[in-house]
Amino acid sequence: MSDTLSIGQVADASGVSAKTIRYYESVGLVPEPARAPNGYRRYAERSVEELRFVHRARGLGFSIKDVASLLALWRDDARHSATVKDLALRQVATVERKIEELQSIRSTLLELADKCHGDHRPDCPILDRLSEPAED
Amino acid sequence: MSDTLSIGQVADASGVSAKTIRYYESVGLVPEPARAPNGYRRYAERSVEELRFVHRARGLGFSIKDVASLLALWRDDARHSATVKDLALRQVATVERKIEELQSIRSTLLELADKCHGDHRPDCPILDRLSEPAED
DNA sequence: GCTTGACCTTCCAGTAACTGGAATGTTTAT
DNA sequence: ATAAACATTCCAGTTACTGGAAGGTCAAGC
Repeated sequence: MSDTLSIGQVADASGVSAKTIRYYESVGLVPEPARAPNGYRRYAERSVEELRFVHRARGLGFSIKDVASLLALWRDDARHSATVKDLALRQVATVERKIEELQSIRSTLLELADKCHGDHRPDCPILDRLSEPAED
Repeated sequence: MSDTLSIGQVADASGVSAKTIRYYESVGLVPEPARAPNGYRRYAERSVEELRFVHRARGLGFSIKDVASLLALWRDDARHSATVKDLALRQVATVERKIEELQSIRSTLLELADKCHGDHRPDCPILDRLSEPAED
């Protein structure tokens, strides 16, 4: 009816749950909205876009702090695209580091599992390897 | 000089910090050790191996709960190596899922960054994409 | 007018796996 | 005697939410 939306409507439209919207508000990621006379939060259409933005960015693994930076850039008409690109590439580097670590873990696990009979017998190179004296 | 070790000695020998050893004790991952008259924890040599085991397993991404299972198997002479192998392969599957997710994030980020000029101008496809209307 | 259900509100607690720090006690060495 | 280097417990903070309790509000149906 009016040009304002309830938290539930914003949640549905943005993909961010009402619970999480309140959380984002509590940590200062999104501004406190106006309140209706009954105390209910009232949002402008703009908030939907904002929260959708936050949702996407979180989905790409950006931390809340990073999202706050991105959001500030998004709002800033005088931003430099270089700043945004830099943030994105840093995130790529972070993600790549995690991927490499996981790949190393994966191959170690596969190596160990390969050597394990995997039957009723108790002897197991996996357990043996985990308790070997340190080599570091 | 006795056959028992202080928490600091166990920490150094196992690679797990004293702080973390106390934490593991508090969550029941490792048993409560005996105490010296002064209240200090006293560990047997065996504890070093145990904590080294925990350290390695954690390093391979196993959760504390999984490590508890592995530790129980390690202690159990009647274990079946199949049980251990199964845990390891499940962990591989978990790790692979994470890797795939991160790779997808990575390629999206690279795609977006590639389209961004990265200069002084404000227009930026990264930000545009993050706020686009939903397609889900 | 009353009830039912779907909203909304706040606040507290829990998740995973630690880590940091405060306040205090003990041991060892100089 | 005193200082460094240990040890103890307990509380709080981290990350990003999620669940639940206790209660207020609102619209619809009877």
